[in-house]
Amino acid sequence: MHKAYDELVEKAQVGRPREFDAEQALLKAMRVFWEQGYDGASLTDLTERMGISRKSMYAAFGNKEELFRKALQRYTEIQAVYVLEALAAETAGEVATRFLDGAVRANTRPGCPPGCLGVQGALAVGATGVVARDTLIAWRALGQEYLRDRFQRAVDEGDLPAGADPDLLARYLMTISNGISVQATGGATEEELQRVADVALLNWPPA
Amino acid sequence: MHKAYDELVEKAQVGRPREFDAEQALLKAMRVFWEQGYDGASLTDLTERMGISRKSMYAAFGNKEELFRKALQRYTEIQAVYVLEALAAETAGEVATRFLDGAVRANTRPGCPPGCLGVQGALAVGATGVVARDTLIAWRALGQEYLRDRFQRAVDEGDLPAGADPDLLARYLMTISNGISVQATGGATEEELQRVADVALLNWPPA
DNA sequence: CGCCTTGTGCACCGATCGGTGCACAAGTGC
DNA sequence: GCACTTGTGCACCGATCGGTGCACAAGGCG
Repeated sequence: MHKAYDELVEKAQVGRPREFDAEQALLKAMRVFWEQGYDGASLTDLTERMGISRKSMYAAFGNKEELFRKALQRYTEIQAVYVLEALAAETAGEVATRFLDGAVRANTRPGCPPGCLGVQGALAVGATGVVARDTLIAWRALGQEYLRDRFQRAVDEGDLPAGADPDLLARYLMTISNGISVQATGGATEEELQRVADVALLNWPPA
Repeated sequence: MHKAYDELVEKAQVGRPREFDAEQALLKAMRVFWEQGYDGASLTDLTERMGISRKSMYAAFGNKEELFRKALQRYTEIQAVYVLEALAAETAGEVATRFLDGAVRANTRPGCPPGCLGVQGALAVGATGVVARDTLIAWRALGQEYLRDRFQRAVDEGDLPAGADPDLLARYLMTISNGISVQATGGATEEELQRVADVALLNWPPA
């Protein structure tokens, strides 16, 4: 699915090789950011869970913001793949269904923190977190654009009625997905959220 | 609508009277928490905006957690009154409409921070923010209970069909409200979110 | 082997965190 | 006036924040 971090950063192998698995460490960091948010995850929290020293973290990932960015990238590839999978569905209705169903499952995955890193990672933050916050705002907007473009295509192809508003449909689904994330953080179960998702799509396309 | 803070804390007037307006200071603190979240709002941020010294803040409000609790209380009374107003509507359909319309307006109020303090105030936090996070989880759950009880009453009264699920309806509306908050933080406008709210209620009651 | 480059562990940086001790100011009640 | 109670401003607390300097370890390459 994705290459290991060491392979992505292709550099000549000179000097002492690192003693830890950068990919595993990045996955650990992703979890910490997912659970505690950008501001709530201290370097001590992160490096302890990653099993490496501060110095090794900085050498391998740059700084805290870059680590967050790379963790979000992994999150996108691993936890948010359902978005791309949904977009590939045959019809707009299947796209919507798969998108919300995927959101329900991704936000209530056993063994994973509840909710979505892209939502709760940095919603309201202090001065030190504005970069992370803006990164996530752009991340969520990107997903919404993907949906909008897909629905625009559906309109063009006649899959959706000509009067359908792709922008509205995308925002509608993303709003529900965002709400599902908040609900999951509050302890809502997969079954409860699945019923919500089903209700949200009872009338599709809404018009 | 609500008494001034000084009046609530009824105590004999002995000793030097405080030089600042505790109610105004609390409203300022509410704004800071609203904008930056519990963890993101430092005591320096808070006291500077409140216009008082750290010592005065501690004397008047206890500590940061209590200040947050009291700020949330004010927020509930001032910004989230639309919930109680919606609950008082005649029919379940009007309750739902007023609830979502109120959420849209409260989350995009000009001159106020976008989004909802109860959502973005403390979603994913570090060790220092767990109390605030759990407070907000309970706060959101309480609003959802109000909706559920109101819809249960509607079922009992025949306003909603006997097969309607009050718990599901309440969670559905709260999920959309939560999503609206996230969307507002991302820059969505009142008009855009109002269309989302309208779409969410096109088919009411969903069944 | 020695040279060079890079990773690692530890101590440490200045800044900021939430919270407080203390001296003094400003009121009320006598 | 006095005693008493409480608010205020400032300096300061230990802890923690993100980030680094430095000595040394561990590999490739000649």
